[in-house]
Amino acid sequence: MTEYVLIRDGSDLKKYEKSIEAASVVAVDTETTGLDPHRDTIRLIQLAVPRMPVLIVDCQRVLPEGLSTINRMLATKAVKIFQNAKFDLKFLQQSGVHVSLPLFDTMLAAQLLRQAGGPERVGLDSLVKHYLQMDISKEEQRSDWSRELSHKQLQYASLDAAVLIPLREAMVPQLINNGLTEVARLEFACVRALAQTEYNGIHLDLSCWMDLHHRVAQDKKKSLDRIYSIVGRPAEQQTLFGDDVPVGLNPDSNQQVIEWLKEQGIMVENTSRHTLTAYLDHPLVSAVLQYRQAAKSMSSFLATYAGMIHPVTRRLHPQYSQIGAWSGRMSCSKPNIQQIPREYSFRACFTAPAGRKLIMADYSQIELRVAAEISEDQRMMDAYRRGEDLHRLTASLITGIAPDQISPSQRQAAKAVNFGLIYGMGAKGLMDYARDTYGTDMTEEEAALFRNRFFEAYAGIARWHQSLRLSAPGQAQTLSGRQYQFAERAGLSVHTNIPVQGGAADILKQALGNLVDELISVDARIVAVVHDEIILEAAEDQAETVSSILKRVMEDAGAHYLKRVPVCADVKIGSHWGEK
DNA sequence: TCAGTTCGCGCG
DNA sequence: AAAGCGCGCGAACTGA
Repeated sequence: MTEYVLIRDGSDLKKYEKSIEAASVVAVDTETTGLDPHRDTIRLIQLAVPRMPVLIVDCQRVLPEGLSTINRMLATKAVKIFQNAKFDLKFLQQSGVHVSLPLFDTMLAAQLLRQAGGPERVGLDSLVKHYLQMDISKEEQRSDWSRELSHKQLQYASLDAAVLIPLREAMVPQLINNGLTEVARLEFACVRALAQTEYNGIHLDLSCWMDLHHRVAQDKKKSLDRIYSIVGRPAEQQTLFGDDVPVGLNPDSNQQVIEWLKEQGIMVENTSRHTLTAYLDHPLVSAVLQYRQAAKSMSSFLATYAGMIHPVTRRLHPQYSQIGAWSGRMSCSKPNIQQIPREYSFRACFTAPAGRKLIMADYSQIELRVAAEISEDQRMMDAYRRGEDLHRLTASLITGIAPDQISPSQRQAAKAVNFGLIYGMGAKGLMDYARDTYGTDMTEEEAALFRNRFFEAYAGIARWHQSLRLSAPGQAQTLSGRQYQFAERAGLSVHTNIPVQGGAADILKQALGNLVDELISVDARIVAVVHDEIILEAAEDQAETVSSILKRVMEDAGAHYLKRVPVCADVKIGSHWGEK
């Protein structure tokens, strides 16, 4: 059984300060009364170092008196080990505890190893079972940490911290063997930024949001009326609440929509926007598409966000999953702030509170720059080095028109060509993609022609695709060594997407990791991260300073990974997200 | 009745 | 053989 010492006051804690500070690794775990750092409180902090009993700090008794001691203990050069550091860091932040780098997160390490063929499950129990052949699963699923502490609880608490030390020792050789030490460093350095971002949340102007809600609700009603005027009025049924709801006819049912279209002489197998766009002239089709857009806006965004505003902070607190995607990108949920419509009316509702400003920065064409770097395509690298507009250049190369004669719509088409063909799209795919994403129409012949000219112009990209097909089947990696294994017969797009999308993610994470320490001396905090974009909220009078810090940190992170191509971040200061 | 799956669509 | 990729989420649908 793990030995522990229960620390009950600040002077008690001080006795152990030297031995913690002398250690080269410190495992940290916390026990909290719940999962919400703005409503629940931290009860215990467990600190484990090799060959010593685990220190269990009773926060109710030791804080705030012992805060400075704990902060000194966690500001050392020792590796601080956590399982799911993001969670603990949010509670530590709430208590005023700061943790310095370096940091090791066993869960993130397990997620990296999983992509390289390691075990699926990344919970502490599973990891300990797999890497240490020990069973530490507890009888009761979750202890109640708001009541009196029992000996048994304290034993579990100390074990959860103590086990992290041998667990890390078992995982490190795995990371080394798989070439994952660099990407692990990257992920570990970035987790503090995510903890802060979740803790900070983002401000949503509710009255602005509800106004929009009202307008879209009317749009939805109008398009629904147009649908009913064509397919017939539904019978109405009184609910318990006295309002009438239509029964029988439901435009949310694709099966019904297919039937209605059949009656109008339109035969389709599905009702996706892609399919229906071909019949836009028909009033039913346009009504259905309009209804869809309004209904999507309502159900996914407008109707649900008000309920997610935190009662204490009055802000939204989206959750980030640091290794959310195969490629190493992050994902986001509850709500997913990464999928807010680009429309001004939506984004303008995300505001800075009075006296503060939003600092919004995004990378310029980061995926294309990563593609240029790793393919070493000479023409692309040259274009970026000279600061040329790559979309314009591509438009010129595939049409033969001089760059300064390229029209906006030609440039738009070239954008689709650039993004699509980098990932190995075929002619048909390119045609559909250009129409769906950029509203650019081209025939399949034109698409095939563009495709051929693209690969003639960018021979480096063609060679890169060729080499991906031949070397390392079933395997891909990014600039940081992040890797992913897949079926050997997987398509070219998997090979290209992982390094390009993942490389861009590496760069963003590098920036986030460096940002935390850069922002310590200013009044600024991270409020959102959207793939290639970082949004900060800063005191109004520091906005300029903060924006130059953000730009520098992002561009330096780019330069860290891209040696042959410059990286550029565009920064804007505004009072809301719509101003970007 | 309810968990799991599919479709469709918002973002980068 | 051909294929852009990566997510989360709501509503409908499916199956037991």
